[in-house]
Amino acid sequence: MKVSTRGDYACRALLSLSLHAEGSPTATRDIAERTSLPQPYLEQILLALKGAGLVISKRGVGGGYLLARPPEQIALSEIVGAVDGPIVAGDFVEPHTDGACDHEGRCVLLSVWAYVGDQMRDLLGSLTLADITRMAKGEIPWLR
Amino acid sequence: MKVSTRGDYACRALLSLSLHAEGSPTATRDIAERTSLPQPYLEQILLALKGAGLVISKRGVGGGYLLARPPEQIALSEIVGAVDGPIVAGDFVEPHTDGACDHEGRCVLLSVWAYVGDQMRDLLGSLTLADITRMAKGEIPWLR
DNA sequence: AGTGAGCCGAGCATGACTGTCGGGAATGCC
DNA sequence: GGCATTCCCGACAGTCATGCTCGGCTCACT
Repeated sequence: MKVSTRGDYACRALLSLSLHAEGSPTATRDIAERTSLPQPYLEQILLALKGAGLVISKRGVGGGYLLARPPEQIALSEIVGAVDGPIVAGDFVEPHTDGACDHEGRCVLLSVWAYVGDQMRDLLGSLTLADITRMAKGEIPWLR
Repeated sequence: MKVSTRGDYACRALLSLSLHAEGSPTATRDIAERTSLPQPYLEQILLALKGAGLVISKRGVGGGYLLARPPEQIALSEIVGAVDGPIVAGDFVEPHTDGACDHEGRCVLLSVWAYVGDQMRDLLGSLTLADITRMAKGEIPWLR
């Protein structure tokens, strides 16, 4: 019932990109130094984020990563979904709504977990990279 | 980012108790049969639920488990909290609000995960065993 | 006493998570 | 063309949580 460190790291990395956005790419090494995350691990994460279309990469000297979209259009749900797989609560099995549940209470609980997963997705979907960037800058107060 | 099977099993077990509440205790074996959960595993779970004060047990012949409170007063958050540990999103480290974050963006994200955890707890806290019992009986529609 | 039940600790297999490592391939600079 | 830089990618290893079993003890009632 928690986001993995990968999800956390991914958000930190993208936040770093957002904070130091200057048009030119940022190398993994620089991101790793700024966030003090293990560089090889971060590489994997950025690769996954690239696969999800959240960042674009540039190879060779002076290469690195750039946000693929403005921070306002990147939700936290996308970030953690990209590196941690889909956001769900409970193993996702389609509850058979045809009436007959084989085991007592099975389907009811499945529907509950599905609902909870939806709420989680909505919540994380309502928070954008731009939001947490402004929080990091101190422009708006932190949550709670 | 999901409820473990323990949490799911615990809810199924308590739901079973709630569905067949007749004043007399229900043995683990009966619960296991009705829910088709592995009995020895279920034993552990019920033990944890007892430790959390959600059920009471009776030993000896004709013994078993009973809900410690009416279903209206048992929230899902308590159940999964009892068997899965506290409901949090992300490793819970107190963000030091004294201004200086050692690593870029660390504390902002920590506060976000703390907030998300709170929302999860609220959501699961608003669903009671009585609610899902009524769902299982078909008296009220399932969520989504 | 004896039987049926909860109680409890140990253990175990599998898989996920969190990284590391080494090398290959693209890009740009001299 | 050579070379440094950087992304790309696959393999692998250590640690830990999860899911579950087993055996024996203790308690309660008949």
